Amino acid sequence: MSGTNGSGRQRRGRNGEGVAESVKFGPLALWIGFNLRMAQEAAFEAFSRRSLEIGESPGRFATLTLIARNPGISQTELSHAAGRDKSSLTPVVEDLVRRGLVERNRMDTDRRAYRLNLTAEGKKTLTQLTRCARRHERNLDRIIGMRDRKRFLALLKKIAAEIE
Amino acid sequence: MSGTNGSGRQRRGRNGEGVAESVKFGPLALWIGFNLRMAQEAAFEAFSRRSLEIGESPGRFATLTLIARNPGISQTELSHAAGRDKSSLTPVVEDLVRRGLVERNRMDTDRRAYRLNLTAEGKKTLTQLTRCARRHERNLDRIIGMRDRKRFLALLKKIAAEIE
DNA sequence: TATTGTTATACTCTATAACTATA
DNA sequence: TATAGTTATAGAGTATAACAATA
Repeated sequence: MSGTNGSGRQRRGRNGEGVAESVKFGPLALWIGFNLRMAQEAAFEAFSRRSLEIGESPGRFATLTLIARNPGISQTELSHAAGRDKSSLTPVVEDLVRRGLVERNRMDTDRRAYRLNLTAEGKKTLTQLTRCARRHERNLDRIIGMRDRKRFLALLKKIAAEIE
Repeated sequence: MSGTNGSGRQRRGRNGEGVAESVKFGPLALWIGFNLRMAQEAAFEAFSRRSLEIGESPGRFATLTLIARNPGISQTELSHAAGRDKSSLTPVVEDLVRRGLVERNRMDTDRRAYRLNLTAEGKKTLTQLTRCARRHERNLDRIIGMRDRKRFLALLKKIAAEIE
């Protein structure tokens, strides 16, 4: 979830085309790291726009999905899955509970922890967000092409798993 | 520059492996958008660590490179190239000037604007950062493999250029 | 009037550290 | 002592709007 913010970013200047007076990107243009970032930012922004159309922040999508797929997950487990500190999740969960999308129940076995679950409302919202995400994915699939999709996805996973 | 922040992120939970009790990622695991993000965050974090070793924030790299490659560029042009609002660049440039990496000179032709250039010190710092970036790139190249590199890079550019 | 860069302000996402209430 | 979650606080990066100087 998140990382890059969620507010309205303006269109960014890809490789010089369209940008005032053809700015030179030098070696940046050839580097995986730089282009990975540009691609991610552009994609995130596009998804962000779609989410905002249904009044949701894009960052909520991953959180809701993780709760939906792991009913009764604790906040600490959730924070590990999302790769964030538990304290970062407090306001997020609080917001979801306040808006009636997620319910929290103390565990019987460990009264310190909560079980998180989606409410009916939360499931409805997740369905809508999933629809957004699917349209977004179709768009990405179209750009990548089905011939390369599998390989491309595998490489993204490989980077996340093996970097450093 | 930036997008995702630059401070010390903890290790994120890739696809469930290593994460407490195998959290299920559901459809997320199959989606380009999600994996693009995970890959970018992991890669950025790795580069961030390398930059921090030489006492620089990772975000400065793109800024310094853009100035180096476009000597005398104005702040507004720079902000367009970086895809950020001009006001976002004020504190960045200010920091670079304060630390003696960048010099600013009023343009003769337009007394409102500044020409930005690297100082000798700035060039030295950029050289160091470039060295970090190259090591980082070699790491990414190793992960991706030279057979797929070109195609992978092309697809990243295509996403940035064509998304929505 | 329009543009360059600054200032004031605010927002999002994130982290660390200290705290509480349990365990 | 250790862990789950909260609170307090901070920081990076970004944006919008209003402004002064200049065009």
